[in-house]
Amino acid sequence: MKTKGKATSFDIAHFAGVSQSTVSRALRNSPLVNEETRRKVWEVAKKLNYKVDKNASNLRTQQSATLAILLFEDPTGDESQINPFFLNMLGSITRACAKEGYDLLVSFQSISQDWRAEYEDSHRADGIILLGYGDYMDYQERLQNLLAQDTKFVCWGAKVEGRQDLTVSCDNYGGGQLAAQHLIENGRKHCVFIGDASEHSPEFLTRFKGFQNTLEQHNIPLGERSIANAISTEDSGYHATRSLLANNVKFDALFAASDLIAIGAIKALKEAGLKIPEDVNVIGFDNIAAANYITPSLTTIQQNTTLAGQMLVSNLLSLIRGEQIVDTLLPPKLIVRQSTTK
Amino acid sequence: MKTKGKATSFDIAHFAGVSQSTVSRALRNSPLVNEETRRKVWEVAKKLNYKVDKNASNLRTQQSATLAILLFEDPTGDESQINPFFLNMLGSITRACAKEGYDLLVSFQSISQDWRAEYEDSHRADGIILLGYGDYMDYQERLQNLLAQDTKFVCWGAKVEGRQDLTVSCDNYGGGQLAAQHLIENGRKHCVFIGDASEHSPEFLTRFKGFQNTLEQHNIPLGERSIANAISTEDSGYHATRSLLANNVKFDALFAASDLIAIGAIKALKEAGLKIPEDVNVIGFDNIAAANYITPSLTTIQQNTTLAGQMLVSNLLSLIRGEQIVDTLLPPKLIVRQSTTK
DNA sequence: ATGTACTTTGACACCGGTGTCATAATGTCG
DNA sequence: CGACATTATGACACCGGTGTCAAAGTACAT
Repeated sequence: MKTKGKATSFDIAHFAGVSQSTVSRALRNSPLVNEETRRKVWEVAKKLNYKVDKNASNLRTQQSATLAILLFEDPTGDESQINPFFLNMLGSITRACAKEGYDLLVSFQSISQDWRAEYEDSHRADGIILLGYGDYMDYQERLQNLLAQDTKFVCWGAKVEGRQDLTVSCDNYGGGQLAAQHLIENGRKHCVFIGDASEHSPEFLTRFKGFQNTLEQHNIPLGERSIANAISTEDSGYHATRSLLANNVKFDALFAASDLIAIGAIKALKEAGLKIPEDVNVIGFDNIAAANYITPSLTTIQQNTTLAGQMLVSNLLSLIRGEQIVDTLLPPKLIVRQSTTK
Repeated sequence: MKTKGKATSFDIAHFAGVSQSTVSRALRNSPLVNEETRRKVWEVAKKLNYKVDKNASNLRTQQSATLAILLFEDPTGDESQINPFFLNMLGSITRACAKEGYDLLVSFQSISQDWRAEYEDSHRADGIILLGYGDYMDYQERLQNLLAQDTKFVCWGAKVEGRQDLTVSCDNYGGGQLAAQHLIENGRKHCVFIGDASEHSPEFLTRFKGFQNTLEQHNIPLGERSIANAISTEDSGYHATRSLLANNVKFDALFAASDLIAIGAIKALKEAGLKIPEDVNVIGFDNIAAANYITPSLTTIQQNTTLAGQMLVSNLLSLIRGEQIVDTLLPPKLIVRQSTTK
């Protein structure tokens, strides 16, 4: 045996004086093996520092006790950093997987490359979690492909009408409502929205609709000029806000589709000499760490990433077990900070 | 064939009218197969949506094109969040792996559980990246175990004297020097250090030594009472700073072993009515996102996580290929912000 | 025509486990 | 004591690829 590679179940069989079959059974604590034999086998296995070869095991059993996560590159093209919100999600999914006894295979996906279910198809994972904003490129088509292949997967993000995939997401509509209600309670009359209110960003769009509809119910319509386009970066939020100001749009409240956008907006507002929250109330979305550190600290709609990670994992596991599951909507929560109060 | 499970190479062989061996060769673009045959095979494979079964492939070739990362739980026991610095590292390692064509298997390790190289032993990964502060528990012993088994792995973090493992780390000593020099240039005379300056946190200790030695060279000794113990959380930094203040230690400069600690310290200083940077200069370490958002923004020693991730991955791959490699020290960089300037 | 080299292919063992089936050993009951 | 159930074990096929080897087919030189 020596240092000649890793020990196999045959090595153990040899030393324990039993057959390889028995070793396999003993190590998996099958009730079919005699107590004394089991002890003996375990003892030898421990001595030889034996570990089951997962490749062989998975090959035979056709399952892997592994989940894969496909993390889509933000459309920003920014090489350096992953969006902090998704990084948090990655962290919580990692934890949730560990808790369930599953391993996690992480793949970072460039938009360009062909990601068609490499993992599940190649038997490396029992299911896939898709994580990424939006609906760019041939995302739709690709999802259809996964469905057609009966691949087990769940998506994070907004439910898109007509799509058959299972999703877990924050109640974005409700989050938009919360934001609107809070601003209304603060007596604000002229609101603006910053973010992408188009079907290219279903989540942002849903937040926007909840926001807009609630305002309208209180007779505070949101004019066309009160919507500025932005993707989820600080930079984009900054520039969008500047263009609003440059266009002389008057407002006393700003709802950003994400915290990063809000942070950029705050920077622009400050530069323009506007006081927050006195002149302008600002609300973000996500509750990333920075929201708490920025000055003024940012009122925001929290998405519970810990819970989200758990739900993604547990829903996917249910799906793999063949159980009937439905889309999950997580409750958003208003976190009030200085940007909307004194 | 139908929907009866995934297609195998035999299915393709059948439809392409060649042997399974030839299919295998053709799909891997072996020069041994005829051009026309190759085209035919690829065509059929595409039609059947065939993907190589990685388990079978790995089993046979005894390699996996996968790296594993063991992420050690912070000793805080805080269930909710992963230390943002490590989360960034996770992100950059994910990217680096993708760039090299490797997959990444992520494992979150509780301190308690037995993590002995589960991955590499079980043939799921070709090598392991160990990520986590410190030197707690039987970490040492476990590393020895990995070495004894000829497991390929690299560690993030300080080189510990006498340990034979390969490391990639920031030049923590140099970072400490940078911090000291900056404070000296600012004319500060009474410095304190917050963090764990013991061998339990080799990285913190090294930062401390670089800091301390540099101060001493400029005749600014650091008394015993000027060192407060803290682990890398905001809370811990807050309380450590409060106890310094409570003990009436006088200082005009504070060097924290990490940004989280620094953020906690700033909170404590502000509460005590001290002005930053006028009364106290504050420097952190890491340059996490929050450092830029806090008020005053935090001067800090940046660790280049992008580069760190790349180096960890490329060093590990070199090691796997059997190349001779050495420990890597990454240059730290002083990022000057408001906490040390007006 | 014969020998040699080269190209292309198929048969087959193999990687290291798991699950099925047959068999041996032991126990139980009428 | 024979029939039958129960327990414990080994032999063996199998998962889906990869690598080796032999052999068939073709080209070219002698």
